[in-house]
Amino acid sequence: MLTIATWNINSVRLRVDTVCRLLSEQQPDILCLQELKSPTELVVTDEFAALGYKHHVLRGQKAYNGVAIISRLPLMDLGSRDFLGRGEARHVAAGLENGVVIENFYVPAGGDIPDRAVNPKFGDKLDFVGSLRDWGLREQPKRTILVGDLNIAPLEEDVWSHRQLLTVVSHTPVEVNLLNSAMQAGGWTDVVRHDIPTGKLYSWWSYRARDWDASDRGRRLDHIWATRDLVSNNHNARILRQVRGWPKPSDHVPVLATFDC
DNA sequence: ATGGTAGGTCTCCTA
Repeated sequence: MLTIATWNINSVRLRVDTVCRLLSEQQPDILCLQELKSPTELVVTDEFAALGYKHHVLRGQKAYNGVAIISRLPLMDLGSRDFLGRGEARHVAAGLENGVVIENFYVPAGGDIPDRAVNPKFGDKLDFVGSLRDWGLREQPKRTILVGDLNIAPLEEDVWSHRQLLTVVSHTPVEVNLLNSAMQAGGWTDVVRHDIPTGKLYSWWSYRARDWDASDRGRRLDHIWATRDLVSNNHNARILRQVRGWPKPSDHVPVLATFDC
C-alpha cells in the first residue's frame, strides 16, 4: 500500500514545523508540496529526514511557486516541465522503485478577471492546463499518480456556491471544460471523487473570511488523479479539513489517498 | 457592491 499526500503549504520555511506535524500524525509514504516560496538552497530538509523522510526531489524559486516531493521511499528524479517556458518552478516528477511515477503540479492561479484579453494571467492558466492536456494525450501515462494545486474546482459540489462562482476564476466553464479535457486526454481518474462521489468537498478556504469555518466558503482546488491501472475500490481518499484550524495555517489543507501498489 | 488576509519582498506583487 502507498499513501500519498498533496498540500499547498504557502511558504515551506514559515511552516516547517507544520509539515513535520502532518508527517508525524498521518505518516504518508510521500508528501507533495506546492508554493514553497523559497529558493531550493534555503529549504531545510533535515527535519523531514529526521522523521524518516530521507528522500526528496525539489524545485525552489525565490518568493514564488516552488514544488517538492518528499518521501520515505527512494526516489528517482524524473525532471520538471516548464509549460510556460519561463523557468517557473511549477512541476517536478519522481519515480519509485516499483515503477510508479509521481507528477506534482502547481497550476497558475489565473488572476481575478476570467478574460485572457484583459488579464494575461488568466491566459497563462489556460495555456498551462492546455499543455497539461496535450502532454497527457501524447504520453498516455501508465502507473502514474498526478497530484497538486490545480487551482480549478471542477464540480458543482467542489465549491460553496456553484451559481455565485460561475464567473469567478477557479470555477468558470472555460476552466472546468479545459480541466475535464485534460483529465480525459491523459486517461486520468479523479481519485478523490472516485472515493467520495457526492457531497460538498473543499481543500481551500480564503484567508480573507472573518471566520473560515463558520462561513465555509471553500473550494476543492487540490487534486489527486491516477491512471486507470492504479484505480481500485479501496483508496480511502480524504481531505484534512481540520488542518485549516491549526496555528498559522496555510489556506490549503492536505489531500490524501492510498493505493494498492 | 465591496473588501477582506497572508507571505515574501528592491514598499508592491501574487494568491
